[in-house]
Amino acid sequence: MSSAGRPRTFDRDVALNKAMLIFWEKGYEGTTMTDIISAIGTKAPSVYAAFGNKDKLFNEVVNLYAETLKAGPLKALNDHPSIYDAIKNSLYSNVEIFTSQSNPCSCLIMTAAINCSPEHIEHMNRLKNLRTVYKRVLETRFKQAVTDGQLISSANPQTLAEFYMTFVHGLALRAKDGVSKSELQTSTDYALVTVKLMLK
Amino acid sequence: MSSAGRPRTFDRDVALNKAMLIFWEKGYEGTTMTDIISAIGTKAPSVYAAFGNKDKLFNEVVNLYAETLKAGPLKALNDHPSIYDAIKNSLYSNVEIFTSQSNPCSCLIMTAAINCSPEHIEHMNRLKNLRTVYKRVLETRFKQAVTDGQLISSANPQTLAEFYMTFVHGLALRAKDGVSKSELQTSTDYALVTVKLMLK
DNA sequence: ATTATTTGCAACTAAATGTTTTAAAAGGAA
DNA sequence: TTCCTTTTAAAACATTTAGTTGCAAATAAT
Repeated sequence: MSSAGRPRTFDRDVALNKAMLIFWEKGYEGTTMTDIISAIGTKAPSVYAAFGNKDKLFNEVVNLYAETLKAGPLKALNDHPSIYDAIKNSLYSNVEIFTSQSNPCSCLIMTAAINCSPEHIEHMNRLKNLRTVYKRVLETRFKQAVTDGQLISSANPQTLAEFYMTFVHGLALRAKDGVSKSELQTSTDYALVTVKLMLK
Repeated sequence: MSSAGRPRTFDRDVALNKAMLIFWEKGYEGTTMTDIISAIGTKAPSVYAAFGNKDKLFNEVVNLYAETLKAGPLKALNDHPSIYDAIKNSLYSNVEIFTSQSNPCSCLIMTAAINCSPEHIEHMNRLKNLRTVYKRVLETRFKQAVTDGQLISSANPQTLAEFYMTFVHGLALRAKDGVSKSELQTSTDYALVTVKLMLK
């Protein structure tokens, strides 16, 4: 699109990543453009020229974050033929992300827009939709396991998906409270009992 | 303290309750004093005279909310001699509160100050402390059950407490997403499997 | 070198928010 | 009644926020 003209002094992808980390930690409304601008190390008009406005920037950030989940917990779900391994690895992958040293201890999609004023409800809805997508993926995976004959026929994919959704949401909040990786893993092992009991 | 002078036109306790419901739904920073003032139906100086400022009002609200938990989930923990009944009733009590028609669908202590700007970190810390208190109560109850000989001796009160903390946090977020009472109860039944397996 | 284009910066705008001021109104006590 | 205290209402204040403007500086293509 732009070849001529003065080149910008910051890298757009690097800047987007910095913005993501701030939104991840402080949420949509907890983050100010001043936070982001000073993290990028430039001035307001440059950021607005590169990303439009706060809303659009957040949307880009959410897309970027979603890739993290796709490459981790969601991929894990379908990478293991055994339903138990799939769920276990997916949950452990969430724990890895939520407690990684290289990013804030929580889940952006679950915690970045919990208490939004009415004027930003669009973001709450967007994140809620992504959570629903996650639940659908879980549900589909459980259905598959029933079809595969890995789970007892009375196993209910919908309620199992909802149970693990609840658990993962809990992991996100506990991680935000500073609970350690090993503690979250232990809790995860307890949660895995539920699916284990439904294995054939 | 005050007997002479013009009497105020609103009831302080009723006003505090209205403020609680708003903070409960929108969180500390998501709530504006304008929200609260118009809900009470008076003008700013009256509210400031009655409650001091936003911080002090929120602190009072948190105290009031904490009574809700003490009378429900925390009381349930110690009202049942059987550990299974105690945990089950406590979790169900949480579900009742989180999905009640007469208040917002969530837990104020878990969701009202998740993404606070640095200047309001005191509230994050206060709520975090209350969450820690909740965990201690759970832990103590599990210890008691081990002492009572209700749980196998290898049962670990700390990690069990942390597991159910995680699950309750998840319930709060799922309730906020609009998940129904019966769905949360079904998830709760799954979560109860963990303690059930540790019964003697 | 010139030109078209885009960036970067300082300062500014406009709206919202928590809080206070000012003065009028309302009741209890003397 | 007369005083004294307190509440109320309207308006103003200080600060913070997202976003903009105008201009100078920097670069690629001509």
